[in-house]
Amino acid sequence: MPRKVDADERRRHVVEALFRVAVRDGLARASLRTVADEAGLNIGSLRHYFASQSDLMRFAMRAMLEQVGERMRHGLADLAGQRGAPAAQRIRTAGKLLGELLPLDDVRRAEVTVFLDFAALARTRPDLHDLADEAARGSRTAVRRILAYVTGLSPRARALDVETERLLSLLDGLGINAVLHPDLVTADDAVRVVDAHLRALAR
Amino acid sequence: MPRKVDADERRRHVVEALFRVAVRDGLARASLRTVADEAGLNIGSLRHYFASQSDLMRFAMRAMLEQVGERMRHGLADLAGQRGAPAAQRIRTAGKLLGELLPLDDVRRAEVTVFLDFAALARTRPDLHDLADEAARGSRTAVRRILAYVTGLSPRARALDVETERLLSLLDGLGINAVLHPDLVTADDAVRVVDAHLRALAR
DNA sequence: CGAAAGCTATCACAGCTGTGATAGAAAGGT
DNA sequence: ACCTTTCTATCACAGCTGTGATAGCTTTCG
Repeated sequence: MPRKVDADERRRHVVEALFRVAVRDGLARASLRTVADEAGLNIGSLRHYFASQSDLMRFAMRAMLEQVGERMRHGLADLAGQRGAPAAQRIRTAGKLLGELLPLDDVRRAEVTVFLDFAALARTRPDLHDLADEAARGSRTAVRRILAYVTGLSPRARALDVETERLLSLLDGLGINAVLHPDLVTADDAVRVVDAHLRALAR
Repeated sequence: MPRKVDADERRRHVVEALFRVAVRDGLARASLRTVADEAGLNIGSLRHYFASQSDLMRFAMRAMLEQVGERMRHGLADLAGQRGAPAAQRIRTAGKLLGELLPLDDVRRAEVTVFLDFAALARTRPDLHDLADEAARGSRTAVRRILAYVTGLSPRARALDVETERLLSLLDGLGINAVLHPDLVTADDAVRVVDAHLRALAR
């Protein structure tokens, strides 16, 4: 069975092309043809790796979610070892961790930008429902764990219900506004807002 | 100059049709043809009132922004008369007012839903930039005034900078999450979160 | 009445889209 | 060498899209 090219490598390459198109022109314009062009591939080749548009979209979104999830998991793992740290330091590490969900550099800016389009699109695309739900649940439990770390409460504490939703919505809105209105909300602004929230929470 | 039909009435009718399509299938599918069908009009008739797709889109968004803005203005006007009210009551009226930006009933749910699509679309559509900016600035000053009312500070106070961004992002994220994941965030949840934020703020 | 303006309806066209089908080229195992 | 599988490249088709042009209807004014 001949295989001169690494299929996984190719798929990654295509996903990167899709991201560039989506950031530049919007996810709606990331068609098979435009993505193939951006990747320097013929549409026939692209379709050899992705059977349909839905396949391509799902694969790309999965790749993004796993990329963010991986970073989050790494950060969360480090959390266990410093449960007794002073409040000021816990707030700092929590802020650093939550920053993974904010557009603080080009990579994360692209992630948030594409995710915004993706979330909006998934609302009316049944084939994307499961991924959108998975993302929503994943970010919720991550934020909840971070809140448990900051407050010292158990992750199962009822008191974290509204606080989780509060912080998560804050992060989502902050990221979106930073992406949509970079002149009104800079990366520094976003960090300041999260920091203020955590400090207010620690009282 | 013959005018058997009221043009403004017609335009409102078309905008309502656009909203129904956008809520149901997404703003991207609100084409001239689908909107004309939804409104029970021929595409030729529709194009007599809206010269281009951009015209239709801009008119519909303007109508929505003015609708929300009108409600906000009314609420903000009532605020001036109760500047000396007890904290608990000020929080309640502030919450009521901020609720105008949340999907707490069918009308506001439609507004937030369409606005999400609109904001995402405007990012890559130069002809919508001005409207998106106007909306962003408008909601910011409204939230800032409400915060001034709650805290007793001047609307021009530097201390309100981060608090405004914090509350506004919270509202945006909350509305979006309530629209995208109604099973995870109900209308009651949203109200509870805003209330918790305001109470934490009043300390 | 007649003319003019507002309004409705339809055709045509170019440019997209996803997808099915198919034909070659390239490469590795036997 | 040959054959099989992978991969690349095209063509064709139906279904959308916005938009220009145009013809005909309807209503109201002079």
